[in-house]
Formats: sequence, structure tokens, C-alpha cells
Amino acid sequence: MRFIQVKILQLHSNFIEYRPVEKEIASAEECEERLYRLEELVVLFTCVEKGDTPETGRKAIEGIKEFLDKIKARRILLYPYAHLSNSLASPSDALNVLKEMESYANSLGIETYRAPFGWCKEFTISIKGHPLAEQFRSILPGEEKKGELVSKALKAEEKIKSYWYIIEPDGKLIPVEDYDFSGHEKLRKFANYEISKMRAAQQTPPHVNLMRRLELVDYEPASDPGNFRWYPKGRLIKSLMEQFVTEKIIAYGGMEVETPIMYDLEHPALANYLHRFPARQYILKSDDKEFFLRFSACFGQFLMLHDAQISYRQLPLKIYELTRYSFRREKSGELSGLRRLRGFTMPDVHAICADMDQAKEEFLKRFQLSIETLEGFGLSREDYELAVRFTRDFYQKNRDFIVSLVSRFGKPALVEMWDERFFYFVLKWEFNFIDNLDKASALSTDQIDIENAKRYGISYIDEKGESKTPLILHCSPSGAIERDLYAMLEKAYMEQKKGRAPMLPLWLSPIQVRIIPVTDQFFAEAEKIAKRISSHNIRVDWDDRSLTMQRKIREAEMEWIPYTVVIGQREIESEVLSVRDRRVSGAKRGGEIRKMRLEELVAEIKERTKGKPFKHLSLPMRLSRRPRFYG
RNA sequence: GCCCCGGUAGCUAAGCUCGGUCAUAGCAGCGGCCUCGUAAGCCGCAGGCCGCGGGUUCAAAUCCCGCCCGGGGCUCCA
Repeated sequence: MRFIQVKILQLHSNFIEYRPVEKEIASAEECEERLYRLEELVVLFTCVEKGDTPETGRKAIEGIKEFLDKIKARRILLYPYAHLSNSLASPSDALNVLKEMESYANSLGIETYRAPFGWCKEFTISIKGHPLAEQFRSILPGEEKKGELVSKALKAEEKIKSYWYIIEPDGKLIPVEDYDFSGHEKLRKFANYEISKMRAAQQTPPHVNLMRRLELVDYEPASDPGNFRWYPKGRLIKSLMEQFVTEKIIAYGGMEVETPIMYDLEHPALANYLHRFPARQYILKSDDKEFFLRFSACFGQFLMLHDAQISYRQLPLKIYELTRYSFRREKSGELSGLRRLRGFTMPDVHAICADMDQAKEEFLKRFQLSIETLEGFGLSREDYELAVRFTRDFYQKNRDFIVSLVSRFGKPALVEMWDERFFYFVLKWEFNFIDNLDKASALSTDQIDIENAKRYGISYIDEKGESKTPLILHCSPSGAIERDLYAMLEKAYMEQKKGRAPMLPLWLSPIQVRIIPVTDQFFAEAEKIAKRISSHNIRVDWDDRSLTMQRKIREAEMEWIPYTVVIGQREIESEVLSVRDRRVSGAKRGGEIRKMRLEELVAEIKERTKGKPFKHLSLPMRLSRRPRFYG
């Protein structure tokens, strides 16, 4: 059975540019051979088939009018597009229908443009990101219903089926519906989230309140949503995290580089990759060129590697950049605090590998690297879940390898398997954090990419002097830094719910030690002690405000300060400090006070922060000299 | 993009249903008192285009329309 219909691919677009290149048929319309550009419009790639009439065309326009009203667009471009059918109407009939559609649309008050018929044209289009932006409709001549919207159905049909399993550390693969999740609550939540997408109660995520109350990060209403301002304490934390990841990756062998944050939309190596995802970038104009802001370090690094001379002796070759920033223009409703941003910082390390054996070996190293990186942020394997995704084919050939990954992880993991490959990778894993609202988000990730080396023209010379195409691994050992902080804050909140004192890891605490003089008679002594501690590269401040000591202690606790030291007559006489250690006394009042000498305190902090980067606090050491950024 | 919720002092909010001494409170800030031993001391002062624009009305923070901004949800997620 064959339908007779006008077929229209309907695209809500930021802009389209097209240029007639040459006539394809003798009866082509006359036109000026120049560049045409239209902005903020709905482009209608239209194909007129055998049996279509001007009436069918009018029906189509009516359907489109409805759509235009809904999305508040008022400009269309009718773009003759023969490639939607193998049963085309004759050119004269087709032109006739198109002209009818044009004049009918005009009569309905739609600002209508029409690209010339019968020409071979080149075009560039930028499509908007909302779910209705891309639709396919076909209009049956006799049918009552105007314009059938089938894009979702098509998508669903096209979407390749995922098979979900739980894989145990010993390699046992169990269909997810048969798995007994008892003792693996978070994994259950994660599997649920991935497979069914559960709803959550309307609620501000706990980390959002914390990040503001602790004066770390905040929204910046004057920027685009999802771009944040970082206060001094937050900037300090982020800076330390960045430094930590970078040091780990350099130790692993990553060569640190820096690449531009924007790229030419029309660059040949990028264009075909990008045009598949036209709605997800920030677009930036400079003179008459358009640029997109990078969404990872891939572009810069691949372009660099394209120009590099690489020998098999240098493989696996690791290249690294901390992208401050990467940009993804997530749809407005998708953003959520530090969990999902539009501008974020992500370490991105690629490895060029000669073959699959080398890739697998490297993959394991990076798996370990990722675990260690998250550990540095105070996130242990208890805090996240592993997901592994691959094709059936890859699994069959590499079962042992996949199992070795899971057994290293030591906990059951979620598996997504596909019958065929529809991404550029054959294997991917992520560590996923489950938050207080039961939402999952990926932190660390790595992939084996078998496509992009070719796409970007990256090659190496093998033993025989022949040029070879390598495999590329894409890894972010921590995932987005902002998201790590999100996970840390959400975890702290979970601790609090359990009745424990929420804290950040000591090496990341903006203030590690606070000195509180009992009264202002001890100010000089407090400052002296603060300076002595500070000289050991410990972040310390002292509270010189005119408040009661009790009040100052309360505030130190609310700031999550790990060590609070009270200075009064006793301490000065005995030279023994009274230290309030948040780990033992933080959660409730009347906690135990530790007695220790200054040297002991310093030594303990040094021990607990060993191997981690240090940075001085950029805030004044005296509390009274600090502005309040929030609240 | 759609749906829901919100926008009142630096922050957090009450007031809005039922229009009229409703412009409030707490915290923060400033001034003063207090000189304190492990989670909030006392008193006072100052602080506001009640998101923006229009409308209804004798009268609008309050009702109506439009817009802007934010959050959450949905869709989506290389």
C-alpha cells in the first residue's frame, strides 16, 4: 500500500542560509545566484508526490499555521526538497502545488518565502532545540485530519532497543527485572532512574541551598541560566579540585594542553559532526562568521592531533585539558543547580591507542585513575554506581575484559546492551551519583571510540612505515568539577540526615582552623596563634567580631569548620589548645573538646591532607574584615 | 519549548483568597551596652519603583491583561 501525499520536513530554525548552485532541470525557475539568509523561521523541506493537488498543499499549510501559532513563529520558507520520496510529481505539477502553498500561506498572514525550484542548492541550517522543533508530516489528499505529527513515533521506531542487566563482580549477567536488589538500594534507584525515569517531588535540591548558604557558588541572574558566580570560598574549593585532578592526570601521563573555547561552525572537520546536534551549542558571531562554543576538549585536541606526527612508539599517547569552560546549551528546563549547567569545568583526557588490546589495557588504568580521583573528593565506591554500556557483539568478544572491570569495582553494576552500535563508541562506562531526590548523574566516564580518529584524520605510523588509524579513548576521570562539588554537598546532606555532622574533606575546607578568643583581651594572642598555624600552610582565621564566644562557636559549626580552637587564659597559661574537632563534636551540642599542643594540631592536619594540593585563603584572616556575599 | 510554583529590605519570608492606617517580621548591616569557657546576650537605628508595563477602581502589593526573570517538573542528555 502506498500513500499519496505531500511530505514535509518541518524545522523550527534559528537561521537558514542557501545558495542556488546550478540548474538541475531545464524548467528550473529563474533566480539570482547569491547567498540567501533568513532568521527565526520554520523551514519546510517540501516534497510533492504523484497525485498531489493544490488542495493537498492548502491542507498542509493549514496544519502548519496551527503549529506556527503554537510556537509563536510567523515566518516560513518553502524549500523544494525532492529527496523525501521516490514517487515524485512532475516538475510542473510540483511547482504548481508549491506556488499554491505560497500564496495560500501569504493569504493567511504568514510571512512566506520560497526557495527556487529545480536548482541544486547548498544550505546551512541551525535548528532550535525544543522537542517540537523537528517534525515530519505527510498530508493525505482525502484525509480530514490536518497534518499528522509523526516525529515521536518515528523516533521511537528508530530508537534501537536497549537491554538492561545487572552484572555481578563474578561476571554473572542477570536481566534487570529478575535481579534481587536487596542490599543495593542505590543501584535499584539508579536502574529505575535510567530505565523508567521516575518523577520527584517538587523541591529545591539540597545542594543548592548549601552552596549558597556556605557562600560557595550562586546563580548569576545577569548571565545565561546555568552559568554561575563563584564566591571566594567556592572558588578556592574549585581551584583546589582542578589542581588535584590535573596533577593526577599529569602523573598518569597526560600531556596538558590548552585549546580555544570556540570553533568555526563551517570548519570541514567539525561540520558534519556538529550538524548532527545543531541545537546544543552556544553560537557566537564574529564579523560574518559563526562560531560554536566547545562542549568538550575533543575538538581542540583532535585538531591538534590531526596535525601531529605520531609514531607507534609513542602510543598510547595521552593528551589532557582542563576545560574551563565547556558549554552545553541545555534546554532551559533541564538545568539544575550544580548538577546540570550550561557552562562547566571538565577535565578531558584522550588516549590514542594502536589497537584494541592496547585500548583495553589503557582503559583499565583510567578506570583506576577515576576511582582514585573521586576518592580524593571524599567519594568512595559506596557513594556511586557503575554503569557499563556496550554492543552485544563487543560483549561476546570481550566478555572477560568487561567482567574484569566490574570485579575491580567490586559491586554489581548496571548494564545497557544494544544489538547494534549507534554511537561512535563500542564500550562506555560511567560512575553515577544518586542524590537526595533519587536523581542519578554521571561523574567519571570513559569510552572506546572507533569513529572519530577517521573523522578527524588522526593517524599514526606503524612499524612498517604505514599510516594507521588509531582508536581513541575519551575519559573524564572526575566528570565536571561542578558536579563533583554537587555530589560532595549532596553527600554531606545525607550525612546530616543520618545525624552526623556534614563536612567537606579537610583539604578542601575553605577554613581548616578557626581561632576564637574568649574575649577581646585575647585578640592579640589569637592572632599570634593564627599566624603561627598559617605559616605551616594551613588555612586559618580568627574571629575578632564583637560577639559572644558561644555565638562564634555556633557560626563556626554552621560553616562546617573542621577545627575550632578557643583561646583564653587557660590556654595561654598551659600552652595546650582546646580544640573542637567537628568529626567528634560537630553534630550536637556539648561535644567533647580535645586538648592538644599547637604542634600536634599542625601535625594532624598535615597528615590528614598529605598528598593533596594546598592554596591560601584569599579572604582576610580577621572575620570582621570580610564582606558577606550571601544572606 | 511546554506545564507548575515563585518574584515584597542584602537574605529568608508574612500580607494577596475577601482592594481601603499593610508596607510587616526574623536574620544580616550600622550604633551602643555587655567582656562572656564550647551551637543564637540586650537595646536602638537605618534599610523597600511590593519584578516591569498597561488596565479596572474614588482607591491596587492585593483584581484583570501582557511581558521579563528565577526555580522545579516534563521532554532531552555526544
